[in-house]
Amino acid sequence: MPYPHQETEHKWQEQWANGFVDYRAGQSAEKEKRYILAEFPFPSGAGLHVGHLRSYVALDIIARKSRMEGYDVLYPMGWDAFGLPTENYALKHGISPQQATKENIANFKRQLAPMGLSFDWSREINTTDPGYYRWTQWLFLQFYHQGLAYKAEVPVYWCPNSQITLAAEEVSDGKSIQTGEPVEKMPMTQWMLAITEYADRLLEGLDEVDYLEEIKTQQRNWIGRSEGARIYFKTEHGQTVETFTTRPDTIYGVTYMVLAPEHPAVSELLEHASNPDEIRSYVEEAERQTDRERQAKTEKTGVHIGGVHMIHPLTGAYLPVYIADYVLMDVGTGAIMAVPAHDERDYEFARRFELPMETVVKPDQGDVPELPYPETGELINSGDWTGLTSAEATQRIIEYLEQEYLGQRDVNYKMRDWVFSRQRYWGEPIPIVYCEQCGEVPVPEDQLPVELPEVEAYEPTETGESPLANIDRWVNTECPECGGSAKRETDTMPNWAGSSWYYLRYIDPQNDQAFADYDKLAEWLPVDLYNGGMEHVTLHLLYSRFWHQFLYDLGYVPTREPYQKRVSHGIILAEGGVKMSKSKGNTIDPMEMVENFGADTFRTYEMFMGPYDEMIAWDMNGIKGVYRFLTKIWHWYTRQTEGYGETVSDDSHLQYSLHSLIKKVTDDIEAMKFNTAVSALMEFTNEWQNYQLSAEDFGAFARLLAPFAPHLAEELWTGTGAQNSVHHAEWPSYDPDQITSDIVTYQIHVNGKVRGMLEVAPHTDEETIKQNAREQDNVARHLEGQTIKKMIVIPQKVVSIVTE
RNA sequence: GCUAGAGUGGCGGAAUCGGCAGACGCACCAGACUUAAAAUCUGGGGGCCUCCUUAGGCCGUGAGGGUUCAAGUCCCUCCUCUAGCACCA
Repeated sequence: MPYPHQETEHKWQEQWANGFVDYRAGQSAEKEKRYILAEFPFPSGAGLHVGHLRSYVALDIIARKSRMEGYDVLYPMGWDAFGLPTENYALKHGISPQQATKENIANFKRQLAPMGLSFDWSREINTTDPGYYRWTQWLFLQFYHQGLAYKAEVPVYWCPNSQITLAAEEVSDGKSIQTGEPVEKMPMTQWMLAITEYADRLLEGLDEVDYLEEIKTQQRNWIGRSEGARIYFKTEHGQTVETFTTRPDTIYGVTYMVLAPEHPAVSELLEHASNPDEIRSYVEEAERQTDRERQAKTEKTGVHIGGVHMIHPLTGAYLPVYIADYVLMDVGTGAIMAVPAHDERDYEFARRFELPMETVVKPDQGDVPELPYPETGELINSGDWTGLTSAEATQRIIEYLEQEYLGQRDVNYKMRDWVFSRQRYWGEPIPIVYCEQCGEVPVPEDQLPVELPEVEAYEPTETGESPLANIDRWVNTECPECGGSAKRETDTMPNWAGSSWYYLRYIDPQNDQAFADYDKLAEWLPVDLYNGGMEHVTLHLLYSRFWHQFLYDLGYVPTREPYQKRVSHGIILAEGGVKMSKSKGNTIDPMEMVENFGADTFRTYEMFMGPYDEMIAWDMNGIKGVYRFLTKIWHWYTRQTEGYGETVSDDSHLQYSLHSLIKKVTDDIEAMKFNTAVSALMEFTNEWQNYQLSAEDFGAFARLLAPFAPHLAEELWTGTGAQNSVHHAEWPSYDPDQITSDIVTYQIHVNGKVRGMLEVAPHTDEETIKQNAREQDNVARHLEGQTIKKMIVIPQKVVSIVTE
């Protein structure tokens, strides 16, 4: 007989809704706080999928256990609802984005409801709610007032298909991450946020938080800090070009110079060039090509600037100058000093253009290396610096350059400022107006929010302008300063804006005086545990750390970092290990699983299927196995209440099992090793399901089960006599005395192989152990005819015998 | 190419410190129940060998070498996979 999951779960869902449980945070001043946060979902038209639930269930388990342990737990949920996909979904279905969002959220909530998740719904937030985005706009104004939000003409990624600009982070391999459509680079005037100002802070902050190592590494790589020097090179005509290098120690190896085709100095140099037409045609050709096409080239290309030289700042040598597209304008200064002997790219170019090479670094030990040799070592052929190590020479050469005004110490970052404008409708309007008299004017804080107008048409325009530009009654406004006629900024914010600070709003969601009250923030921050997708590590996670650090500098938040610990769940694949997708028809519908097996089975299976942070394939037989497990518990419970079942003859053995289980489940949940916690619960069930346990012992088991299978555990707990909810019960604690055994088992090795086991009392002396070990039947047989060379006793563990 | 992580039965995986490899679950096999099937229950469940068979032996954690009384775990070389970055000066 399978267990009646539907009946049980419906019953408890109803009781809980009627107030049998209360998961609201902040109801106790004296309890210690714990803030547990799952990334809020984007409420897509596709509805909830099994991957969302893997993380919500995992954190729900931690939240439930924490509450039972006496913490005041904040475990909230909300909606990250702005963004392109909703707009596209709405266009397709002929409804407004507002309507689409409303419907999708209702659908998500309906699907979340039966899952037994202990969210504090009284703090629900929605980024598209004017009461919320009022504060997103307010935060933007703080950046603006500090000079960190600015307008600039920058090369941006333009997606012609969706007609939207994208940030560098949203583009991969020449395609939009979100839609997979090809993008082009073009210059546009955009709002920018100066995240590069915080590059070092974002790096340093990583040392004080507990993120998965790979997350820290990814953020560090993304920020891409490299130290080196900016070195000035002059032409014989007196023009200066700055280069950046991480290897000042190789400066004596410079044999030519290269500028990016887009370098502003190119036109100037052209005046002195003997071959201007050739240069112009190369530059034009390069500008026509996309980044991808340039990178796809198998051979390096370039053009020599005839008749122009640059003078080596230390040797005075005349260096030929080239323009080549392997030098990129947006890296460093867009110009390099080429050291073909010690750089692979320069080497390749020099080979092709038959340029000289000068070897100036050799390995610490050994001779002049085969070229190119990009490692560091000892300097040779480098004037006064010959003989120094690369590290020493780097420092001394930079000092010399600074002293002679030939260059300076410099740091370069891979990270760029954040392109913050989007030319679409469904986003927060940027709160700026343009006045004919006063110019650019920020909207005063008391006039926020600048609400999105409700409109009929919100399709993107072909000009690249925001659809808001067509709405005259909204665009035309009056200047907050002079009252004259003015026009609103029609760009909206990217969907990363609302999610950059939402964890702050959960702490004080109703506040209409501030984004959140400082004292409340001080109570809850930082977020103790934050879970979200790996794909957000260089986007959302970095952006939101940046906003938080900025707010910390202004004194609006009490901690330097927003999130103390960040973890990530592995994605769930379809059966057979392939990606789940609608088009392949291999998706797993969580609602169907709940219908057939119950939420408790679904939850427990998602935790049991494998290590939490690893990618794993769904297995229909696996979920059936978990259903069998819960069925076993149900039958055990039935026997328990009806009073039949074997009597426990050895209570100390039961106590040993139970207390070991308490320890195991407690430790494993804390370490997020849910799969082994479930297997421990299974082992205990297998061993004791036929026995009649005391209400106390059975109740302890029910409480350990409660975070995983909240409905069934509630039935077990209340059905065996408790009056309150299991979810308000106290988490069981284990007694260390119960899990220390009064027998110690030694393995006996002979020449490295296990030949027997020996059970002795804990404090047996070594001689007795050795004696007993040798006398074991199987051990004695292996020792027959051998001379014992040595015998090692490792306390509590091993007796190791080695023969001649 | 660089950076980080991983490689264990037919499958998902387990194994704080180096100390009985394969917990738990699935697939599968046998038995019970059934007219039969499903469901359920009981037993088996890495490979090979041996009548020491409620036992014993050999092999076995991607490949090869090393350290150690003892290696899935530590060290070296190599291979493969996953993720991120990638002409980053």
